[in-house]
Amino acid sequence: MLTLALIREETEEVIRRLKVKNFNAEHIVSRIIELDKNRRSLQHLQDSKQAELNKISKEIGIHFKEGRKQEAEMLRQKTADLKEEIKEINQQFEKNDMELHNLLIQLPNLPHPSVTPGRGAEDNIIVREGGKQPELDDNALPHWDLAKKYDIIDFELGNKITGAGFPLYKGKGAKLQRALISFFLDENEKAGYTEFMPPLMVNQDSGFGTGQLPDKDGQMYYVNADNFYLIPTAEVPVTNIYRDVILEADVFPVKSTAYTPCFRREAGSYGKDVRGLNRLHQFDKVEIVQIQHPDKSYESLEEMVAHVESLIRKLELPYRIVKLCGGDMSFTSALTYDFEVFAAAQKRWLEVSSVSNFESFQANRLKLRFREAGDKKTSLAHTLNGSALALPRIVAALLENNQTRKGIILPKILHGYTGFSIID
RNA sequence: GGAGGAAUGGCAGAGUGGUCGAAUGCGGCGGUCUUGAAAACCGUUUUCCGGGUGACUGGAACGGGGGUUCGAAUCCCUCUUCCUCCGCCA
Repeated sequence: MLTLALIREETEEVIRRLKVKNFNAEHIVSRIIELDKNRRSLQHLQDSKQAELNKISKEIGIHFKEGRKQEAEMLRQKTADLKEEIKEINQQFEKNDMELHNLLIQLPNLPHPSVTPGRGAEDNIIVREGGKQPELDDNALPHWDLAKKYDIIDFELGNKITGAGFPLYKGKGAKLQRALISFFLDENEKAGYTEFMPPLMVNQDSGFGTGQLPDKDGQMYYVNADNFYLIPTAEVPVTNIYRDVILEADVFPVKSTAYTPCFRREAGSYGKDVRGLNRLHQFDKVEIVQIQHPDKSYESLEEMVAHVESLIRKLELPYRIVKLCGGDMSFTSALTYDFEVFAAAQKRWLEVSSVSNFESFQANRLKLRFREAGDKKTSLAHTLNGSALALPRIVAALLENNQTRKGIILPKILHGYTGFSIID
């Protein structure tokens, strides 16, 4: 959520920059400014009426205490109109405020000035590539066939137990999941992130805090009986640790990591995008989250990008880093780098991580603030997060790229975690 | 799941209808004293929304929401959370 102060003071700039995200904000913004003006004059009116009422109430109290019943009674009659007026003004105020809030949450985050305009994925900018694409035979198998051949992931059984998009990992397949999770968590911890194991369901306030609600309502699984949402990413519970919190500036950067399963309804997805592990309803991911001083959040973003890159390099996978254009960026993000690995049998780039700076957009929803040492006033902190990493597509690439006649040879770094070096 | 009790500032804890944003203690910050520190003493100490260049000033908040009242931390309803007892249970 953008702050009112920003919209009020930098109106043209806000509209201009939202255009980079292909969002025409002119109407909403001008209405917001109108409602904001309205809000302040209504509040002023309400405050002064309330002050009057408070004053009279105090006088009545004094009269009663000193036994002047008649005077008290006279004053009491005076309050009726005043109360009615306040009630009416308050209703207007609340109506005004609701409309204001509803408009405010419709505005996406401003893209960073360096973000280029564009329609979608085709306009993203490749920042750099790394690793080596393997040369596979023509009869190389996509990972879903390999999973079957080596009996490590059973999609049909997952289907039977739950439904499409809920794979059943088995034997070395299951162990590989556990190994990757441990590997990622260990690496993140070495990079200074504190490990958390958060709840997998969140309430409405948390969903709102990180921006999933209300706009991505339909993308989350919802537990009706208790009004909970299954988390689509660990970002939600981990970032919400700091909802309604005021930090002292010397704690920055706050670095957290967590492994969780992630649940996504993925309504509207279809086709070859969803084959095998490419797109799932339940998948495993290790997430990193940072809370940082506004002056340093872009340093943190670069640091996170370098860290994620190091993980992929250790897994010896061919990858590229993509800077998203305005049109491909999420609602909440100011700047996003996507990481893609090359799955050599599918001959496709698969997104395995998305590292973003949300600046104060989430913090404003979360009421996550900080105070400079010795300062009295608070300001909004910046939040960032990224996958480090999401498992399924990493597994897809590992299986496809490392297939040999003998079996699938795992990168050395994982051997200590899996206890085996080949899936055969 | 059933029965009872509770929720107040960073923490502890008073306050049961009126000048209460809230006693007191601890902690924090500033000062006096001291070569320095401790102790002692003095002062200060929540957040949000407004008005004013500013001194300053209006309003809101005692778990959340609603109600009664001229007036609510205090009374009523409701939700949430915690504690005690019982039941069930990995």
